[in-house]
Amino acid sequence: MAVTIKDVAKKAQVAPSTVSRVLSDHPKITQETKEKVRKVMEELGYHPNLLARNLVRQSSQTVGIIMKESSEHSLFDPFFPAVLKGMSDLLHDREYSILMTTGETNEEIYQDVVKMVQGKNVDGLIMLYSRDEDPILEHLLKRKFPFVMIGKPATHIDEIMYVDNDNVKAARDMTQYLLSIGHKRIAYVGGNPKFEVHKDREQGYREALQISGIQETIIFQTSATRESGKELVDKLLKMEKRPTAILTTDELKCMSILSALYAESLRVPDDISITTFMDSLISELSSPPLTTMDIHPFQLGYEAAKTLVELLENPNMMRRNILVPTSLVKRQSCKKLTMNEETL
Amino acid sequence: MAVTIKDVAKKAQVAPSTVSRVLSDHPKITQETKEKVRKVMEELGYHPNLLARNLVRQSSQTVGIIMKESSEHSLFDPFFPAVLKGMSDLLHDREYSILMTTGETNEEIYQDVVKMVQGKNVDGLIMLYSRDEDPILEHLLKRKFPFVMIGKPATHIDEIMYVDNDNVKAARDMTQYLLSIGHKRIAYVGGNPKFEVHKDREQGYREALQISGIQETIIFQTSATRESGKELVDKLLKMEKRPTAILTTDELKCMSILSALYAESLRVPDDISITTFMDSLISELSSPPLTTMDIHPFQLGYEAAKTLVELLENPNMMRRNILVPTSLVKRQSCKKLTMNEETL
DNA sequence: CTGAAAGCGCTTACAG
DNA sequence: CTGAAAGCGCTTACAG
Repeated sequence: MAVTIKDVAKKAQVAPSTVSRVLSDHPKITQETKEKVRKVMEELGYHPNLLARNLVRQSSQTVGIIMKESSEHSLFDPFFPAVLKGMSDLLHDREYSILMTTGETNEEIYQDVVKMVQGKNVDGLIMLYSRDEDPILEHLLKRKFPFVMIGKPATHIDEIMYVDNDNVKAARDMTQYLLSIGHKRIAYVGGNPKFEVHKDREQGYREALQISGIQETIIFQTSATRESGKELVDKLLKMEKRPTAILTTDELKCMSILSALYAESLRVPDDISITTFMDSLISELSSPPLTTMDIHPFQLGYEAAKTLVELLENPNMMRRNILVPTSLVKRQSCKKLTMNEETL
Repeated sequence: MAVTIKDVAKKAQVAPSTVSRVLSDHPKITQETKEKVRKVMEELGYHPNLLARNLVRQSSQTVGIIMKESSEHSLFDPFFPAVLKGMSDLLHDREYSILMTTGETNEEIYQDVVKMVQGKNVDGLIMLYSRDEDPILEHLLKRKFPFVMIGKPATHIDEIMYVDNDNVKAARDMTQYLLSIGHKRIAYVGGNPKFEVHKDREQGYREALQISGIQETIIFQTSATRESGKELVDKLLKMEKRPTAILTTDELKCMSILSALYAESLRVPDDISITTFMDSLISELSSPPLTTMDIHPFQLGYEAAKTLVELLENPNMMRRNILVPTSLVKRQSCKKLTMNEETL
């Protein structure tokens, strides 16, 4: 059996309650007593049993992380580890632990969340995504359980605290950058619009074209596999007027397209320009290095965790949402078109 | 206040102990009683408080994951999410939760572990790495705390259950593959030998050369950044007899070198062949697609979690270590040398 | 088959 | 400044 507060109390000749107070550094305990008790704790190798503490405090000092339904693709997307790192750094400082959902399907994840929430296993939650018709979201709102979302809520936007990029602006900025260097036929390659982030970026793309008076939108939706990269490039090659630039929304998709382009002997950026979102090592180490919109995933995670912890410590805090600015990182995957090329 | 077992008991007109037995589906409770109680649980929206259950059971049904000291590099290495996924799948099936260390430095991670272990916050641990002189390892061994290591223990190998690839063989196989297609000057680019995995792979490389009677080893150690890739390639270019193949040990390092090679207008595989370890989307989507040694990270995580859970459920189980086979995935980053080229 | 009681290891009003 | 006592919400021998 492990050593408990009682063992310490007995050996130090004080009451268990005193030991408990020493543990929390209660101001009214004399320095003398504290030292005596601490010495005994040291000798006995005492460590508080957190399970017991959690029960009486009705709190677990733990934050749960709700992952997105997994797919081959999302698994390797560098977004996840970067966000996780941001959350982890803040939570470590504030002495919270991290518990993760382990479910694979949406239904399993829902069950994980119910168990965490009702079982009091976590004090609050961070949702790593925002999507349409999410039973998890409904469940949390109904129970008024504290949580913060990374991404823009699809519904109940006035009741949810969230941390996000301005994805409409980010995609608009990126599109306008391509326009500014002479591109007029720009294709957009995004993800499933059931996720808000993809809806937003597609809209940003549209807005930029509209502002510039360009009618033609070229929109694709692919996954990050060798095959879909190839399919997409096949489609591009069959177009009578091929786009001169491709705006992709994640690094792996971008790699898959890059790879298919090379297979068809198209050069980047000479024959076609390409951009992406996120700025992990992938963009930096790619050949050519990728022009990308850095969404600062570390900061997204950090701010989300910070907001949640503040909410937990002060349940009446004023609601606030945080927008993490994005920044355009120009590298070598985009080429400025000459007058000649523009009109080709 | 949440609804407790007492509320259910009162409304169902049974004792709290009966409710508890219904919860665990105790065989001696009549079907009738079970149904009555379950109906009330439903009506009241009852969910067991896991904190209380954990306390009395002296177990948390939680597995802790000890991460490696973080670095920019390891953060984006696809190894981590893949291993995590494997563990997560198994742990979900067995109804265990996952708690992660959040510390950044070795010292912080050590504190995280002590807290998890002494605080009874986890029933067992999985170490995601193996390294020299690890105080965490010593601590766990001293306390006889159940854990499984991913990687080969540097010390105490007979007391530790571990799951690993045969990294010596994996690197030897890869080197021999390169030899078999005519390469004789092969450079090895690995990581810090304080980690066992890197020691093993370097040894495998040496062994293969030795077996083939090749004296000259060319060994580098770099990190996965643009700069170190460039530095490495600069060194290669300055060699009087440049290697015809490079064996790298992770995908990001490989990308960084690939990128530096292209910058120097060296073509892969025409001018130089290159291989890596791991087979994430990065290898598949790279241009050219990378010949790689698949270490099956998902399975490493899955088997580690499985071993740990079995150990927790049967503390007297026979010790066993698991070696997950590696498999060579041939893609387009290696070229067979002609007789001519071999003797160049 | 079910209930009353003790207990898991803490914390925290309430006394003094 | 410190102690005795109650209680957090469960589980589980022990009775009957």
